Amino acid sequence: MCHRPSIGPAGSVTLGCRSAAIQPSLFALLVATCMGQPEQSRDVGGQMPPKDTRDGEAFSRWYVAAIRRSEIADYFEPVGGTMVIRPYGFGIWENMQAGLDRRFKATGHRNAYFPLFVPESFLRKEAKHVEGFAPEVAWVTHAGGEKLEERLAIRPTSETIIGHFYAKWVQSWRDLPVLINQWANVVRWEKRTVFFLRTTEFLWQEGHTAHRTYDEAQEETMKMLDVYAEFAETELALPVIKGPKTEREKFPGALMTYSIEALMPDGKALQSGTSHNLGQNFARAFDIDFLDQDGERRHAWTTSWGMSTRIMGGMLMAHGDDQGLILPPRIAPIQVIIVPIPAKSEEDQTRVETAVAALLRELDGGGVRAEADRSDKRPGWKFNEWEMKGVPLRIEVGPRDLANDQVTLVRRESRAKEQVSLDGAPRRAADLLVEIQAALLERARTFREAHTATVDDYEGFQASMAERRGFLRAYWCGSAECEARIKDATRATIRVIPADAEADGPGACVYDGAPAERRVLFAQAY
RNA sequence: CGGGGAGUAGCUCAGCCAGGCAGAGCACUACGUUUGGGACGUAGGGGCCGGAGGUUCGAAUCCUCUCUCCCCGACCA
Repeated sequence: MCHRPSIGPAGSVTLGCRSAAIQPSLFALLVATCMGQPEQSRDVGGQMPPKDTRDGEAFSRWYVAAIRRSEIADYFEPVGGTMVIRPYGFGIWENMQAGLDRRFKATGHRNAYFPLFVPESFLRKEAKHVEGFAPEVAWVTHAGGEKLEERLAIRPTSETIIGHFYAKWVQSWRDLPVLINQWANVVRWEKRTVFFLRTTEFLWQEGHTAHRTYDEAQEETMKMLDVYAEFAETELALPVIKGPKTEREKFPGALMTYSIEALMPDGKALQSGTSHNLGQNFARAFDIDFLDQDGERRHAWTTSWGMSTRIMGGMLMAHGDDQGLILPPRIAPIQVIIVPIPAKSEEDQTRVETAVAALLRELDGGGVRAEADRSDKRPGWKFNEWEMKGVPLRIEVGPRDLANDQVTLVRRESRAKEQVSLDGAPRRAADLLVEIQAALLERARTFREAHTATVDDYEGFQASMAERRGFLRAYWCGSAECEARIKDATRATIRVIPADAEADGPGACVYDGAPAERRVLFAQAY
């Protein structure tokens, strides 16, 4: 439970190249001014628009401003729907990568890297797969000054190219399982994009495994789903609900898709990680077969699972407030920001500087990522700035504090202040980071519970979805038609079929009253 | 891709209706005074008015096309 950071291996990332084709659509602008404070219409540089989660447009303004002003990311307007992740934002991603990578290694996986370009013939080998991705694939049609004989897809995902290699690598049951993960970028040409949540190019990891039996593949699928859920809650303080997807919502080419779903402050659900049991679909398409112990040649069972920069956006949305971002300590690039308060006398000034240096040294020694802001801005400006950037804990070191051998600690998420002895500050800071992490998770959980309702009648369903949105637990008979009609009428889709729904026992479908085995989780989705 | 809105300094915007020197606040640079919740003074720097055509003696302003962003849909591992 130690929150000690371990800066792990940052995944390798290559740049995508764009070719051709379809018109994109796009992205955003405007940072905000001061709204909601008519009295002080004075535009203080860098003030955030309030986080109004009821109005989609206002919420979007907050989100875009929070990301741009905090220097997490910026648009790359020449290519619609693409973005640059700036150092502060990439620092978050690196910490996320480290947390995930550690978990992948602990479950026996190794990293590798596969090519960016996928020949069209590869995509075509699995019918549902190509059908599912066709509209969003970007193609390279020319290279080296010539038209290519076969156009190349910029990978939207790597099942096919990896299947090609697994077919070569797997000969015997002794070669199984194959447990490989890749950190990469992928491109999916989206019609409508949102910072992190849906961008044309994004960063992710995709795990691809091959197994001897269905059971083994299924076990792997569920294991990684659990890893995702645990990661989201432990590292990102983002509570999630996990479960299988319906036929309609599953990955093209998969036997079964499972996902973790988080609830955003505006009441919409965010699919934050997926794990697929691909059955033998890709093994058949790519001839991944092996000679089993009994001398029979059999197709392998494969899985794939991915988590992307999307969940980073979800994490940013979930925790921020009117002041800006609030980063969970475990993934915050800067966990503690020290703000020195200038003193009038040279003697006191030296004392301040000495104390700041000592604090930095001790925090660093204790594994806490700390920085001091020694710029010549005024302290008040720094307080606001670092709060906006979401640094979980601030330590103020000024002459008044030091006169009592104390410093002031301020929590970002509650803004609670406390005086602590100079000697005890590093230890207290470390403890507070753990508390803040827990408080953020608790707060997000409370929000989710408050926005999860159980409904049995369709009128209630519609009213609830129109007014509060959020998660709705309701019975569903299993028919794709009911699923589609509910979506048409309320925009809500079935996010997952949660495991805990078993407890409610059978009931009647919320739409047509037909017998239903269990409840499912509905929500409008990003 | 359909409907609606918007692109003018790094940011937020005014100017456009009614064509005539490109503006404000914040941010930025220098110096000074300041510094415990976004300081102040003085002096400065910064623009192909998203892009391309057109109309006009003259276009940020009028017309056409196009690109990008935001919202609502459609679509979407």
